[in-house]
Amino acid sequence: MKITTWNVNSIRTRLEHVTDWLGENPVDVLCVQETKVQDKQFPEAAFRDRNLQVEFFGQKSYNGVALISQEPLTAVARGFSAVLGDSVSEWDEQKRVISGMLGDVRVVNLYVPNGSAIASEKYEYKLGWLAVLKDYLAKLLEESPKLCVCGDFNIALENKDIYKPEKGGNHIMASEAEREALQEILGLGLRDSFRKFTDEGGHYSWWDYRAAGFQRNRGWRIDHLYLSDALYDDAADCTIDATPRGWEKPSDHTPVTVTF
DNA sequence: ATGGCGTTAGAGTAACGA
Repeated sequence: MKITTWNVNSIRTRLEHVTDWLGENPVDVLCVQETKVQDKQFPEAAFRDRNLQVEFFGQKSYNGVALISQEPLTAVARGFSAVLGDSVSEWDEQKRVISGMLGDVRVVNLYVPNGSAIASEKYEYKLGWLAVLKDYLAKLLEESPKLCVCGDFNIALENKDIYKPEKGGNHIMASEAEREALQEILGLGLRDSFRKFTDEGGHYSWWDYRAAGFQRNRGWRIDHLYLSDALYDDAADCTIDATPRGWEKPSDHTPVTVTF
């Protein structure tokens, strides 16, 4: 099975990139983030016409996630409250979570809040959101031991995942509190599939549009595919495909794929 | 140090991203 995560920064603007890439890379499930479109305006036909299945959970202008798959997914769950109940429904006002099952594998697609600046209101929201995410994944793990949790995490766990690590320590996406929150989640029994295959730094999934970030390879590795133990043992490959980042009018993120 | 670029909404700028 191949599962890909890709923050596309608007599904409508990036529609050709996504369909072209999928044509060349027919992965089982493509998890996209920042679709930036309401459900009624989602470009569903472009996928249906290519015999692809699509499940989406979006809002106007901001956020939004979708699952694009070769085969229909089952038990699709939109938002935290589909799993944890109405007590967490306020955390679903921003559309950042969708999940579905392919066979006995549950795929979770996340768009973790950016956090803006350390100590800002948005930063506190990010930390609060990650606490809810932990409860959500704990519940899903009880139900489905084969879990693939992927998405744009907006967190680099290690300094070697950042082009300029000396800036990493107290930077948004690299602060202690963010890293601790993510480590707590991984403590449930999830492991970074990318790190099964290399310890090297210098591998990135996002490059800033500004200051020629991609041309100068000034990037961050913030898009992750975490696997529960049952799947991690079977992981055969995890690769970052930087090609689409070099296309005309690209997303600032590029696809990352795990094979197990 | 700061800002740099791109998208959406909607009509000039503002919010947001990371």
